Amino acid sequence: MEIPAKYDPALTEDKWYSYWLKNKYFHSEPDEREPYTIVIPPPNVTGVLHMGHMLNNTLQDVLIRRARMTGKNACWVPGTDHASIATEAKVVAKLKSEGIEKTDITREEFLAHAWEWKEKHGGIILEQLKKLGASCDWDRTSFTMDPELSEGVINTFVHYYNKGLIYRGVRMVNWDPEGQTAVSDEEVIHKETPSKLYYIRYYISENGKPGKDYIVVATTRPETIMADAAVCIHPEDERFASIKGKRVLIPLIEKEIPIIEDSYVSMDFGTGCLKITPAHDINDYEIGIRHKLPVNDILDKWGKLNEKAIILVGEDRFAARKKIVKMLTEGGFLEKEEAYTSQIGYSERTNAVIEPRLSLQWFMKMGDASVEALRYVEEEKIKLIPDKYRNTYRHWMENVKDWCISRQLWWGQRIPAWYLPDGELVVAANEAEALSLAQKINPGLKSEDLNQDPDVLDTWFSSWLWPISVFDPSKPGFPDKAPNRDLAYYYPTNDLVTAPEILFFWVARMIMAGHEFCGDLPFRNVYLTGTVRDKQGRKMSKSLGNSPDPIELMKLYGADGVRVGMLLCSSAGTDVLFDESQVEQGRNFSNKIWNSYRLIKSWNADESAHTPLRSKTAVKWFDALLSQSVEVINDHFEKFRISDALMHLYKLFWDDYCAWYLEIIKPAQGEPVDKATYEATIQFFEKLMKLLHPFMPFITEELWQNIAEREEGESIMICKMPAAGNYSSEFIIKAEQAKQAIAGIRSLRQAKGISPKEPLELYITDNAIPEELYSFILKMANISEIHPLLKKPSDLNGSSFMIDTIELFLPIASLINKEEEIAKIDADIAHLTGFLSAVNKKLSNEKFVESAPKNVVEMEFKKKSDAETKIAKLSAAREELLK
RNA sequence: GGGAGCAUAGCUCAGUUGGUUUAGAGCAUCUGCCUUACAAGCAGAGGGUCGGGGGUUCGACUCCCUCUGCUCCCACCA
Repeated sequence: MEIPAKYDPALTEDKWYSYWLKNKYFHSEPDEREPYTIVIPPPNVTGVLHMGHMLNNTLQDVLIRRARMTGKNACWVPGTDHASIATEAKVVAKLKSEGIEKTDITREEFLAHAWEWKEKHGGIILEQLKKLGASCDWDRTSFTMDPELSEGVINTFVHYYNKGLIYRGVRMVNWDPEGQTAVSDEEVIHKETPSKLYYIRYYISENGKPGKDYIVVATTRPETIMADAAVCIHPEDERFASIKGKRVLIPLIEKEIPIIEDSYVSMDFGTGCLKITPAHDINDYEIGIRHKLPVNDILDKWGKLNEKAIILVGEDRFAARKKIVKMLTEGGFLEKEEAYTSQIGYSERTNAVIEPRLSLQWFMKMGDASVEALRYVEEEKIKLIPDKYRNTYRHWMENVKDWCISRQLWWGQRIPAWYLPDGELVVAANEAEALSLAQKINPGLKSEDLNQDPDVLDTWFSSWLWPISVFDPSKPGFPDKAPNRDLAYYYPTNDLVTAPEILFFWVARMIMAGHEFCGDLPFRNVYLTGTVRDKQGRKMSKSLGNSPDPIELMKLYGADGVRVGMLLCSSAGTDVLFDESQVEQGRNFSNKIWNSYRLIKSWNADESAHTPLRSKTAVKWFDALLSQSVEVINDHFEKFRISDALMHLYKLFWDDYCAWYLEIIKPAQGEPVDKATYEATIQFFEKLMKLLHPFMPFITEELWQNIAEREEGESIMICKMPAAGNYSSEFIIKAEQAKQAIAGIRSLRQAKGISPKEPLELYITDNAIPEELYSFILKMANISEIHPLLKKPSDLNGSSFMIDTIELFLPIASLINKEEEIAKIDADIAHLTGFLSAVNKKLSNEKFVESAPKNVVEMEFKKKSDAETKIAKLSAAREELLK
């Protein structure tokens, strides 16, 4: 049957993926084998696959497939994250497009919409992962808001609350007055905005009345002066020495506030005098805490001035700004105003100017947990790859702040705190327990007297339990509970593949939760991938439109091609500059593999044909090379050098197997291949497919299935990975010399315009290459006869070149230009002489000979003698030419 | 502003406790080939002194200091 000349991934990918699913190869159950476990970093449930996911999940699939083929019980747990902020934003936008405002519907109605959205769009990304070939155990698919997982989250909250580690506190949040919600730092877009800096006089108070002296304060927000709690100067600022300890009056409202000193103020900005408004600026808030200043909040949640402002009550903050400037001018308080550009935060969703606003939030104390989490990494019980991230990790863990775990959203796990009518609160896993706790405080309370906190928990507060809860959702919150069978078997997991950006948000916190609830680390290795960027180094993003659609890419180049393209240029921790040409390279490699298969398939094995020496030697050589490669690849994997492992295989297959091995054993046109060689060739091919399978699952399965008879239910993905046998590395080096000789002859042919079809004779003036390897040279360089000689006969003319200290000589005198030849030799001699003098300089240095290790010194002596031999031979050849 | 990291061929990267023939790979480039598996191919070739400067050492791409440029994380100046 005719095999098409090009590999068509469309004909194989879906076919084999369903075959794998049907045979349940991805599914894992605990057994007596050693487990190898990866939990997927759960993508947003409503997300779509982007290039970062491609890289990340390809790496995980390579690791898991390889583990499966090395006899481990491999389990890759997939799932999705409810991603409160992102998902809620999408649902709000969708409702808005239907004319429904979130503020007009109840929490229950909103959640019904959200779940509907999740059912509709959730899991698209998981379907896309299947296209990539991801061998996840889909029976174990989890969602961070599955009922059992949510229960674990609530129990975790209760656990830490009862331990005294969760508390309520005041914090400044990014308030969006239009969206009527707090937004996270990530959702605030800072834009350079032209504004004005107003210089306002604050008169020194003399018994509560304005004196004649004043100081000038610069501010961009004059409408907040009524909330000022102090005016602040730098303690070492000489200019203000005379007014230290005095008090000033806020203009217009004549409220007396102190002058305080804090080194936060920079003396060279503005007037060196800063107004402190704890309620409306995060830095001022912190200064306020240091100096125990009162907090005076004059803005309501709409961004309008409230009655505490005394003046301009009910005005919007921007309208108030204009009006107060006018009032200050009229009152003679405004010294000057100047144009000023500042970074203003805008809400990503409503584009409203963000208002820093104080609010009550829930926090978790991080102190002790971070010490433990740091220790796992410092003691290398958990390895970060690359390890440069240890520094970053340490720095963060040593400076960790308490974790704000509440979010003013509805989509997520609702905080299990209930408020009593008198303001007291109880925390319990459910309302019934909350009521009974409440009744201990006040026996008369009924359930309708309790009000549950409206906020939900930060998404990370559920995903930090992920490696535990995917196996045993009932474990979080209960350190003393015995683990179930799955958790006992699969936990700790082995490797985690994720992005460095979430090292703290997620990785560190999983370590904390693992330590708290399982008394053990959640994973042993954390492989941190780089960011996928475009050719110009820009982050791939939707708004830039520079991210290709992975699904389209796979259609064009095949899943295997895309996987190879991504992996070839992605060592751990370094960013991937994505370019479609890389994927093209991957596709070309698939095609190369495909065509080698076509060649082998076109041969007939003949039992009666004898085995030529070159084939016998080629089998011996490639067998050795394969064993050596297995060792190299194993080493690469141990060190998580995934792209190096792939590159090694790429070259092994393309160069060594195709360009050398197959060409050497290739019979003359129409001739059969002897049986022994044919079988060895098939075996090599199968081993290569197995080695390549973790990287290129589809094409390797297709060809492995076709190269020999297979039973239904057999698959390459459950085969044993080839192991290294004994081999002679000496022989590999000798074969390398033979290959170099061939390349040298080919190069000479091209330089002299001798067709590859014209046979030549060859003289070798050294017996360093074993005779069996002559057979390679005969075939691959089209040599009719090789004359091994101890010394080049003086009556021969032609061209020579050297491989190590072996001199090779082609008697092609008629084609030789003596002057060119001499010039070439002179250049070589000059190079070698320079090299030799460097070596001699080292060797004549007594300190070197004394202090360098013996083998290094010996190596230098070998360099010296080799260089001298080469120079001697070249000089002799030069003499010959001069005759 | 605080912290971390990077700088090696045109591009993307290796270079594993400083020493294996005066730096390696892939891609790209150039030259010659439609050689009956593959032009998504075959054969061959050229190309860097390792960002600049200083230091330690018998010896530095590799260690230290410094300058320059870039990236990331955190905090963001009224």
